[in-house]
Amino acid sequence: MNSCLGRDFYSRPTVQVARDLVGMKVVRTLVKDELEVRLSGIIVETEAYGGINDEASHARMGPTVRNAVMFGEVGRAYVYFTYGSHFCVNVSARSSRQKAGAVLIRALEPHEGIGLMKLHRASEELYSLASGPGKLTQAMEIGSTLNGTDMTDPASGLFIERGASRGKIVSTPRIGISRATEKNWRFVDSSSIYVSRKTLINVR
DNA sequence: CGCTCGATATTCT
DNA sequence: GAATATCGAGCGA
Repeated sequence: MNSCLGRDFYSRPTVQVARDLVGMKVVRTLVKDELEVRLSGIIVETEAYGGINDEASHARMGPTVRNAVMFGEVGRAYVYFTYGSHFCVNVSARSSRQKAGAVLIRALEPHEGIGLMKLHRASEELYSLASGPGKLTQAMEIGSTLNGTDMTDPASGLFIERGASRGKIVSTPRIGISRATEKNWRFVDSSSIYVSRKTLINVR
């Protein structure tokens, strides 16, 4: 049985996909010393980003070389470099009525390959492995070479599987943005200790 | 603990 | 020139 999320899952309104991704499992497969290694974590925090109507989105100015994935086929990885030293990973998702959209993966509860994640992050502390968008890309070895990767294909090395369980999901304003702060498009599993920030403004 | 601030490269104005 | 979907060191309580 293949539990990898397919194109249909991502062909829905971005905000709905963002909410539904909480509790799913991100899987990264790497080959180390000719052996396949599986790194994975349960998604505990996401954010939705839209198109021209979302003032906080990279896609607000229309298609560019950088944000092209947000306008392309859904289910692909949008990886970008920010603040001079960090990568962030999104998966493109939108309904047929939207022109662009993607879901930022903001935090994971480490699951498989924790030893290797500790090496990548140079830390032994479980909480610091993937409790933030820049941290989780470093832990899972996600960089610009994965931009545009098809995340509905397990052979690509980066995909998302159905999870088993999740706690209560709350929505809040998005983190680290200065525009469109009125939109509650951040979704977190309020029962998880692995979210990027513990001070939550509970909404809904 | 919690808060402030500097680093650092790409993109936007 | 300014801003940025961030992180971690350094500080004080």
